[in-house]
Amino acid sequence: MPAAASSRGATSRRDLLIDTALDVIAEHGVAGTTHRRVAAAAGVPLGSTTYYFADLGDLLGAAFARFADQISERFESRLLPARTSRDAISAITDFMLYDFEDPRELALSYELYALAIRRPEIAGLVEAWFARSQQALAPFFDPVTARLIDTYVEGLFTYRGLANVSSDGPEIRRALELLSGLAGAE
Amino acid sequence: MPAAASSRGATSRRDLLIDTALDVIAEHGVAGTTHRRVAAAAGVPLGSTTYYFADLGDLLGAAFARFADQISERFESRLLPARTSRDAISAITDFMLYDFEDPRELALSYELYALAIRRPEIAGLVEAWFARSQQALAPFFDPVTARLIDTYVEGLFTYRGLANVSSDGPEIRRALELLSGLAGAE
Amino acid sequence: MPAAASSRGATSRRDLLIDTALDVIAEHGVAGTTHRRVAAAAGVPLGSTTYYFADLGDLLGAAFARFADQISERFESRLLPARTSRDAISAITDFMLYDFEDPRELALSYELYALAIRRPEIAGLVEAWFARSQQALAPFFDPVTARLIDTYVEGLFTYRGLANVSSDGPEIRRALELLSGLAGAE
Amino acid sequence: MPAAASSRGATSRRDLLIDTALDVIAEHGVAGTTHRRVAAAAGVPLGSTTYYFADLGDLLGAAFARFADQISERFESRLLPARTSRDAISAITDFMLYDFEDPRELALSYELYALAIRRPEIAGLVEAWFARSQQALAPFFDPVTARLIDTYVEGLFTYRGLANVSSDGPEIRRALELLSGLAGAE
DNA sequence: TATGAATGAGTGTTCATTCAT
DNA sequence: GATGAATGAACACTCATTCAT
Repeated sequence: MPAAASSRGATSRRDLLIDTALDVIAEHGVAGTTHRRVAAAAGVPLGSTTYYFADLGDLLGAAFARFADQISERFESRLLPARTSRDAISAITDFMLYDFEDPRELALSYELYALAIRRPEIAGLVEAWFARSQQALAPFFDPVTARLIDTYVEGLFTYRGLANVSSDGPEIRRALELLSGLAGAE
Repeated sequence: MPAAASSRGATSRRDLLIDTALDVIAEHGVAGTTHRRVAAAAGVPLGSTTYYFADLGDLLGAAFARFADQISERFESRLLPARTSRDAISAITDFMLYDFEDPRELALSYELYALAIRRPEIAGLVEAWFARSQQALAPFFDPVTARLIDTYVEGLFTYRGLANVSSDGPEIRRALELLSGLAGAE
Repeated sequence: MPAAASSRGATSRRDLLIDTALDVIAEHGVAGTTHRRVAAAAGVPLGSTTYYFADLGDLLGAAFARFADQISERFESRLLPARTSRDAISAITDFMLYDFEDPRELALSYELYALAIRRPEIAGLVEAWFARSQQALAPFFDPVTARLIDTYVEGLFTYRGLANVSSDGPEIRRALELLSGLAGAE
Repeated sequence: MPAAASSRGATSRRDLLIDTALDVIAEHGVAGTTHRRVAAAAGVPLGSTTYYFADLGDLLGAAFARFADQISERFESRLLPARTSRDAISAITDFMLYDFEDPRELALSYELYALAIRRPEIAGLVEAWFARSQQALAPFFDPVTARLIDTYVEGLFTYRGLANVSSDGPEIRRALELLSGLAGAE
């Protein structure tokens, strides 16, 4: 029986619920994410949501875990072909320009951060995400520089989404070069 | 006029409600902020909350406006005595180390950001806050550098709160020097 | 505006809810007593039930407290005019025959007893009820005899309700005389 | 046949479920007795509970039937060796002191009584239990005295469990002697 | 001006029961 | 025979908001 898969290709009903939960969180916020809304958006009975997830927190956790995973994978994919620090800077710039500019994902990130403050298990998710970023940068930069870069990237993300100010490719690249000490070598 | 002022010195009942709302948001999140909780925490009748604020969104808006204002003022105060770019960098470093390290304010910031995504009037608040930061940096840095610095500051704030990684004074100062092109002059 | 008072003359809405709760408990048991059923039976909005009582346990507690009070008062009224031990025995016999034979009250008693086992505050209610009975018997019997009598009365109540066996006036009177040592004096 | 017998020696899974149901009723009340709880406590799949019993009422009925049977058997065992009325009084006293003092069984009794009021098939169970007690007393006492005694025993049970008052052996024996007319013969 | 009373909508969650396997 | 999956109905409870006073 072919599953009534979601637009992002969920295969099982549990998967479908997770993907749908992310949609609902992006649209209504964590505060507006209810069993009923997720069930309705997924087109499944209300009972399903509590059948597959012990409680709403569980569903949120599963959803944000998937979200963090998706972003991390994208970041790692960008960096994979890089050989030099300069390659890495290009990869990060492209990541910011093309891989993480969806308003939906901005919304999800801030919901995730806000939730992390009050929920230790969610905080763990974020920590792991950040650690994974550090690891992806490790082949190209020393730890302190990697952290500097990731910090800037994080701030850029916030800035872009909330300050109504956009940085273009050259500006991002220049900032990364400055932080990594590669600015003067051009 | 009964001076039942709050710990942070609210003078009117309206003020008291705003301050208390920030406490409640920090502790329970926007999602957990209800008329009842704010009224109880402030020690005022439930009816007060709807008497002074048209609805809950109004109260949240007023609370976050005050929050953004407080942070901005603190940032500006730090920069006020600065005369040179180096002074400014020291001031920003101190701001990060001493003026913005309360977990309560981390919580409030992310609640604010998350809310801004779905509420235009709240988004305006955040935009204004960021613009005000830019303005405070204007006497010391060109616009692009000011943005770079503020972006890093923003990212640092996130990183510190959520990545379980702390940067010390020298690291922050070094990052700011790199971004402002003052690194080599030491 | 005259209150839509219940058949038993509740004056306030809170009173009405308590009386109605007793009706619902008698008909559906504690297990079948829900906010919805009580609200519907009382003809008040669902929200009222949680407005007047913090939770369902509160409502049950208030209802059973009133019930215990009503029975106690009836018992005391019967004993009030008694002057001698023989008078008291007649009064108790009449109480059993005429004042405590409503199946509704049988139901309420067993629901109360069952609940008392798991809810300390309800257990306190039952204890107080029993103590009040002892006190009412004190002018006529020594403490041990009073307890003997009350024990028999309690058992009689159970027996009558559940064993499908009824004791008539003479049998009840005879039992009480035996227990109080007045049997041979006739 | 896997002998995953319970602590009380259930042999079949059906038996195990009945015994476990009694545990669950004693702990959570009839109201808190659910398929899930019984299945979990018995360590069997949820589906088992509906496989062996048509519905929850069926399970409750089977459980209470077993309970009533167990108590009756204990009562009869105590009376079996008795030859005289005095022997019987000693036996009943011992029954009350040693065979029916478990709070678990107090809980079960009142749950049973409360349920009997609304469920005729459960009421039949209680009636049969009481009739069996009468029959056990028949060799020693005339019917009216037997009922007097059983009534007192029933009341004593309630009193002990709920009035926070305990009667010792001599007091129980004395009450039984008074009711059976053997008091003066000492 | 200020507030207690009130309520309808909605929440997370539980659960008896059905049914395909 | 036995059971995991599934679901619709119901539950206790919360709350933003209205309104009479």
